[in-house]
Amino acid sequence: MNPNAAPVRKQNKRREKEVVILQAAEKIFAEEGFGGATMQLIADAAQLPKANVHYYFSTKEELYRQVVSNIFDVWLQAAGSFEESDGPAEGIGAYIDAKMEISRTRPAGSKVWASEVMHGAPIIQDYLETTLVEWTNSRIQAIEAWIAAGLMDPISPRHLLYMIWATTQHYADFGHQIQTLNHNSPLSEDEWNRAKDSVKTIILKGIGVAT
Amino acid sequence: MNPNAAPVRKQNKRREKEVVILQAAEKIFAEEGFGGATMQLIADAAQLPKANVHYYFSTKEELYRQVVSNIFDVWLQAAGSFEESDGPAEGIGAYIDAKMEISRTRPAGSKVWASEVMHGAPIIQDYLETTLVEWTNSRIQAIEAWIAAGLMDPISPRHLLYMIWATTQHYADFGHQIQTLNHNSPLSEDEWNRAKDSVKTIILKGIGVAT
DNA sequence: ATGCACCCTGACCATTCGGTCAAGAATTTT
DNA sequence: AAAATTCTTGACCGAATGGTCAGGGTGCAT
Repeated sequence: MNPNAAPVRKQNKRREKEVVILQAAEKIFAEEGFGGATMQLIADAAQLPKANVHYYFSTKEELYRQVVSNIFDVWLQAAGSFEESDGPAEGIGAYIDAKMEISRTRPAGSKVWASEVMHGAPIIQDYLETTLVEWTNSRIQAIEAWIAAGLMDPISPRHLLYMIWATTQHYADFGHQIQTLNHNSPLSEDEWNRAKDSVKTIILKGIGVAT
Repeated sequence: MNPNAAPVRKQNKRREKEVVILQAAEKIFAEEGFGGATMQLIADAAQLPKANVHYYFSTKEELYRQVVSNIFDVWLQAAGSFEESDGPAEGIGAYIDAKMEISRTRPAGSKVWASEVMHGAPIIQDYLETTLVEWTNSRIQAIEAWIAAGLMDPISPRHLLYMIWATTQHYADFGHQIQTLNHNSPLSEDEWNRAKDSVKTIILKGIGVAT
């Protein structure tokens, strides 16, 4: 009996190994691109034989699909604080903070996402057309409400969102360039805070929100 | 005699063919990434046999290097209007316009550049460390002078530049995502102007420049 | 203890890729 | 005109890649 429930220990072990492979794959896909990444490189990064990786993820595309899907979830959840906030100062400020934090902690994921979209989103086009469109329209409505309430300037909510996405993700996707321009050293804790403050200050003032 | 001067007709023909290959390569590298692009795809796009492409560019890396180098030049020249302007309203406004125009007319080039930097700039790292560092420091000085003259807020010039780069290039690099969010159709002339205006309005107001 | 389902991996395969080459065509120089 | 240089291209090659598979190992239920 109980034919459906697999042993708990085994299930955990399987999941743990999948996570190890997914993390290695995210790193390699970010560094090499989809075409440049090889299953051997991913297997080496995960410290497993290549055939073992293929046991958990049958094809390179299947593995890539799951990496991209994971990042998309993180991306969407970054705006949890958006709607439930009182006004633009708190809502947009927190959203910028959240997205900057993702750039700092998950730069590889951000690069994989950027690469996927840059190449025409061959894998996650359906998500863009459904989830992302809904998500965006919902945020645009929130911003329009703030504008109608006189809490901020009547700017284009859509282009404001693009600016926030672009600027925050730039710190991950172009992290190498930023590091080169920072005496070849990664941003320190203070420098990250300076970046966050700069982005928030300019954008919030730019849309007429007092801080 | 005249052993050094090659025939003009032949030289022109060679240059023309190189340009055809470079344009095809820029498109394919943008669509497929360096690893995903194949010499056969590039040759097909240029409507030439693969061996003929190898006659003009001995290796894939050499071809890629020239594509990236071309884009870097465009990138730098976009700021010609920066220093010779009277103040931030004109200088930064014109710079944003120029960069938005590049995103509109050379999206493939922008993507190749983004891809190169995202993967650690393996080919043009030396340019980043020399030309780009000098270029950036020079612009930072100009902005600091404007701040000292009280023409704009005392924001971080460095992060302002990052924001301009990120936002303007976003319209090329993430053009597919923007198109998906625009009812699956490319931005019209009016929509491009709306985008330009939005970016300039928010950034210029954000740094305390009256327009 | 024994059967069973899941896990592991070295060896292997077909395909594709970047790059070469030789032989001929076209164009310029003498 | 004929020699010399440059251009063109089909055929080919070694290396690398994604994916397969057989055979053995491991841990759980009965």
